[in-house]
Amino acid sequence: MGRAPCCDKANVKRGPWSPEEDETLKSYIHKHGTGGNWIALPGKAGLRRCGKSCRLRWLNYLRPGIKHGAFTEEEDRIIFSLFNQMGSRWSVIASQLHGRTDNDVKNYWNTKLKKKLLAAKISITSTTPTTTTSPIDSQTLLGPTTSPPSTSNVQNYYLGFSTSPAQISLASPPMLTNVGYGYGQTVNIQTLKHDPIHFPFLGLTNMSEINANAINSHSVSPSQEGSSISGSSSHALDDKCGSWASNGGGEENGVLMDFGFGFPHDIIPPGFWSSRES
DNA sequence: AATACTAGCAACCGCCATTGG
DNA sequence: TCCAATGGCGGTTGCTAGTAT
Repeated sequence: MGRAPCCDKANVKRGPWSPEEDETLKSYIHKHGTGGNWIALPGKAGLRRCGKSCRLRWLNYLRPGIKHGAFTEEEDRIIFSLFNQMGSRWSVIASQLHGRTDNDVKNYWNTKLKKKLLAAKISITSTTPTTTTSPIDSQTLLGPTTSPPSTSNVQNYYLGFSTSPAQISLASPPMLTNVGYGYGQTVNIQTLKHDPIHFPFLGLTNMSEINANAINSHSVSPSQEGSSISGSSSHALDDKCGSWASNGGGEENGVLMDFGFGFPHDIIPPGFWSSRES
């Protein structure tokens, strides 16, 4: 026995909303608000729709302030950064993007960003055989992915994320606050944070601030009206370290990231952001 | 011009969380 | 404390427009 359906599916209209239905819903909510009860709303508003459908239509499309159209590069970066931290918590991610809904962000990820990242991964791995495919704990910065480069100049480091500054200081080698930055180069993590081309997720902002905003202020996404943010977001990362596969090619190498969808490492190649479509 | 294929996105589904009696 | 009602969310589906053959 499953739970009772939220509405009588035989007597409600489904499918795309007509302009008339949109207007009916909009004018009702403008006059009366949602009344805190979406299930009862369609009956009061004179709509033959499921309450959930009304809620979805309002929050994702009709509500004032909804932004449609192309995502900006900055929005891309925020999405990548937050996805890397918390996975498919679309409502939390959307809460950081003014005017975007969780549905928007989810669709955008599934149709654009994921594919682009996959394409980039395939491209990079096919030209960098030294790149490892070993598993990674995305919350732990690991050391070299291959045996130490004793005789070779090839170095492959994981990009990972520390869960705390303390963890950074514990791991070695390599020095986790000093990561490979192309052949023969070493830079401090603070430097990477100011390199928006190769490390947009580092330079973006302080991730703990983002999560603090999402959690402490209970900022909500357009589709989260009146909801609370799940405590699981408290896995906010305090800081992050990273490196990329460095085989001496410098600019030809990519950034290894764990985006958590099916394969352990995803690669953002140099120029990824600048080659972004429209 | 017709058909097949693909991408984008709105909407639905079902599960889990929350709330209030 | 229990339970039903409702809200909220992530995953998935299916329609439509655009593109390729």
